Amino acid sequence: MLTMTIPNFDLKQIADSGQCFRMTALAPNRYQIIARDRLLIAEQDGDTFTFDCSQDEFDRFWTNYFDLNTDYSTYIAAIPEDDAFLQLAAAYGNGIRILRQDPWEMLITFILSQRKSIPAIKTSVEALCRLCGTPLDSTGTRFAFPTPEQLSACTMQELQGCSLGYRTRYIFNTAARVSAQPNLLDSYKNAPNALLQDFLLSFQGVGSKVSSCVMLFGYHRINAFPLDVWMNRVISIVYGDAFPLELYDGFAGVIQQYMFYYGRNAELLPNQNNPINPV
DNA sequence: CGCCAGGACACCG
DNA sequence: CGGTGTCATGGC
Repeated sequence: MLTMTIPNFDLKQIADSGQCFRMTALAPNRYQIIARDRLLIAEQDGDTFTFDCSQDEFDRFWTNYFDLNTDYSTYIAAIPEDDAFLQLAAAYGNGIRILRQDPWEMLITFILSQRKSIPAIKTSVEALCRLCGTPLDSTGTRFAFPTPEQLSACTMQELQGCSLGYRTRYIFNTAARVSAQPNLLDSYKNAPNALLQDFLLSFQGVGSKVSSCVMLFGYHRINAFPLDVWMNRVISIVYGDAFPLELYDGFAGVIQQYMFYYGRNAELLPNQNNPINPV
């Protein structure tokens, strides 16, 4: 068991930010997190956290995974004072960090995410993990995300059983291609953004939005700026289809997360200051 | 029950 | 380039 204090870090905000789909609440302020072949239980009380792993395990893996060496307050401070919406959004989601997730998992996950709700995405991802992922414990309930080899060994019928719908062939073909070239995705780790984007767009079922998500969440290109229905809604209603993206060059993806999280979650609250949903 | 979802794609003009 | 119809299916 490990206890520490961390600024700009909130488990619920990250779990509900739509960037990861394998972070589940076991109780309020208590989360199960599965990343690669690791399982972590984390508890939060304000800015104090407890993790069920050793300091060494945390330092070697989770510090980087949670991007804890980055100061997110500087991103928030860069938001103009006269942008009332982003000021609210950043305050509301000031515990969001861009997780450093696995490119392969992000590629498959965001291909299957298209035209699905977040709860439905989670259901499909868990079904894939249960179908062919490596068990993480003896309970038979927790599985790692399938490797390219494991996923490529599945039939179209098995994949279809995970509610992939018309995306089944996209997943099937991507698994076949990546498993045939084990170093393919890693070989783009240091590639320029434009080259990486072109590469991702070469997969069937990957367009501008999915490629942006894979770049942001899988390759940690924090200048990527995914535009989905929620983002388009915010930009249309709040900014009149003219968002000043140039103000956030180099970290637009962080700003994107504040906009998405606030736009998607805060409008459910009775917040009279919410420009998206004025009461 | 009807509607929508962290879209991509083919096709059109 | 920009606009339109189509693609399956779970959640709510």
